[in-house]
Amino acid sequence: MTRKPHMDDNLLETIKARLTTLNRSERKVAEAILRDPAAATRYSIATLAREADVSEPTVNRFCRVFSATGFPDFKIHLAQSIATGTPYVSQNVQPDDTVAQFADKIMLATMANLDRARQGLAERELASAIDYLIQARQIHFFGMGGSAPVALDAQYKFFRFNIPVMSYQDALMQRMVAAGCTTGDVVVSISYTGRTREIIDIARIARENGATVIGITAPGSPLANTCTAVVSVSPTEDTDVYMPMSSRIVQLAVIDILATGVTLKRGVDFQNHLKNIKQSLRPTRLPETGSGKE
Amino acid sequence: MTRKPHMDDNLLETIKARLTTLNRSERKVAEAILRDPAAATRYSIATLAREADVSEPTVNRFCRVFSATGFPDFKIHLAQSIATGTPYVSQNVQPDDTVAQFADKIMLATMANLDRARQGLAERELASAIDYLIQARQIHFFGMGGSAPVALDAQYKFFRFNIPVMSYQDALMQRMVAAGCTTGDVVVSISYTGRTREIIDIARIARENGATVIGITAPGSPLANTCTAVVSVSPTEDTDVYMPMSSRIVQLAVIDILATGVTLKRGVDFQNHLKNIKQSLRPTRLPETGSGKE
DNA sequence: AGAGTATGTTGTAATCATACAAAAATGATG
DNA sequence: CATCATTTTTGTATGATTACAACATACTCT
Repeated sequence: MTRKPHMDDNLLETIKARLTTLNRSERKVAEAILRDPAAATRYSIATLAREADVSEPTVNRFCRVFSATGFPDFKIHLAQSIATGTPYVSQNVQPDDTVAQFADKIMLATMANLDRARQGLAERELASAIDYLIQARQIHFFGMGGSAPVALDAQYKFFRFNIPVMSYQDALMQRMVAAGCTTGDVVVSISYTGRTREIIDIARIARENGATVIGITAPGSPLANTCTAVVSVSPTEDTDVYMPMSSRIVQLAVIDILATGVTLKRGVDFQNHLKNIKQSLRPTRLPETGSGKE
Repeated sequence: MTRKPHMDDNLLETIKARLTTLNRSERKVAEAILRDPAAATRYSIATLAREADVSEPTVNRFCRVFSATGFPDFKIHLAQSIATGTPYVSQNVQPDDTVAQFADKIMLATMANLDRARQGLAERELASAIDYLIQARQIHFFGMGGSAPVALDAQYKFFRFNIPVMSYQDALMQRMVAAGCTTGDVVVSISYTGRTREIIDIARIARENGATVIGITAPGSPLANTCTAVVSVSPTEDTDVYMPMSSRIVQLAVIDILATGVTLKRGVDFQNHLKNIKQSLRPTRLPETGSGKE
C-alpha cells in the first residue's frame, strides 16, 4: 500500500531490528537510546556519548549507520519515530488497569491492528475482489461465530447498492445457499483463521456449483486455497485474552474498502441511488436539534 | 482519556491557531515554517531566520513562545507534530482514486475516527456502564439497521461471560423484549444518531418496566436522555458518501472496552471460563500448519 | 606480526543562546 | 496633535555549546 514516508522507516524499530548487526560500541549507543528513546531526543551528542559510555564520534558514526546526515538529523528522525510509533506500542491490558487505561489500550491496539492491516493489504487482491463483486448477479456473505456480525454488516452496506445481497450466520443456511449457487453468484467467506472446517466445506460446495468465492481470511490458510480470490488479512499475534476482537474491526474495514470500491466503479448513478436511500430513512427520525447527521 | 504528551499539543496546529496572536516578525517565522514544515525540521536557526527574513534571536524567541527550551527542542517537537499529524489528515475518497489510494484513505480515516473517539471517551461513563453490566441478571443488546451488526457482535462477546445475553436486530422483537423486562435486566441500546424514533420508544418501555438502559449513542441525543446511563460516542462529521461506516467501528471498539471491563472486574475465575470456551472450539478446526491462532 | 577495523582524542567550524542596544510602537500629557 | 516617557519589539555583537572531521591509538583476526 501507499506508505507515508515516515512510516516506511520506523527508526526505533529499525534500531531494534538491527541490534545484532551492530558492533560493540554501536550497540552500546543503541541500547542507551532504547533505554529511553524519548529522553534521547533531548540529549546532546556529548550526553548520549556519556550515557552509552562511548566517544562522541562513535555516536556520530552510529547515526550515519541509520542513514542520517548527522546527530541532529538522527534526533529528528528518532522524534518522528517515537511520535508515530508510541501510540502503537500497545501494551496488553493488565488486571489492575483503571478504566481509562485499558480503554486507551484497547483503542490504541485496535488502531495498531488497523495500521498493520493497512500495510499488509495487497492492492491486486482488493482490485480483483472488487471486480468480482461488481460482476455479481447476487452476493452472499458467509460469516460464522465471531465473523457473523461482519457478514451482517457487509449485507447492510452492500444492500445500498441495489444488488441482491444476503448474509448468513449459521452453517446450515450457508450450506443450503452454497448448494443452490450458480454461475454469477459471488460468495464472500469471512473467517479469521481460515481453518474452520465447516466454512471450508461450504466454500468448496459453492465453487463446485459455479460460484465465485472470495475469502476474507488469513493468507495461506486452507480457506484461502479454496477460494477464487482472497483478500489477505493476517491474523494479529496478540494472544491477549482481553482483546481478541480487533480482528473483526479489520475485517469490517476491509468490507468498507470493498464496498467503496464497488461504489466508485459503479459511478455516479449509484451515488444518487444512495442518496435516495438516505432520504427514505428520514421520516423515522426525530427532528434534529444540533448538528446531528445521517 | 489519558493522552500521550505528544498528542496534547499538536505543535503545527498550535502554530496555525495562534497565528493571529503573534507579532509581526514572529508571524513571519510562523509563516516560513508553515510554508514547508517538513523542510523546517532540517533548517538551522540561521537558515530559518533568513527564510523568514528576521534575525536569529527572533527565531529563538519564537521557539520559546511555543514552550520549547530552544530552537533544537522546537525542531524536535515540530518533527513529532508532523509525524503524528500527517496520517490523520484523512482526505476524502475521490472518484478517480486508485484502489491503493482509497483503501489507505479508508483505513486512515477509520483510525482517525477511533482516535477521536478515544479522546472523547469519558471514563466515568464507561465505569458506570461497566458497573451496570456486571450487576445484570440478563443483558439485551438492541441495534437496528447499521447498528445491528454491532449488537450481534456484542452478543458474541458477552456470551463468553456466561451471562444470559441476547441481541435483537428488529424493532418488533426489541419491543417485545422491552415489554417483558424486569428489574435486573440491562438493555444496551446502540444507535449512531440517537434519534431513531423506534429505538427511543423501546428504550422508554424498557425503563418503565424496571430495566437499566445503557445507551451507546450521541451525547445529548433524545436516546441519551432516555437512558439510565450513556456511553457518549460523538458522531463523526464526515459527510463523505463513501465512508459513513467508521461509526460502527467505533461502536464495536466501545463494546470491546465494555466487555473487557466486565471481564476484568469479574476476576480470574472467569478468565479460566474463557479458556474453556476457546478449547471447546478446537475440534472444529483443521490442524494448524503455521502460527495460526484462535 | 601486521593488515585492517574499530574506537577515542583533539581541534575547528558551525550552530545556538545570551546580553545588550537600537528601533518601533504605544500612550500619556500639555 | 506634537512631544516625550515607557514599553515592546527587533537586531547586533559576543560568548557558549555542540557537532563534526582529521588524525592517532587500540584492538582484532589471520
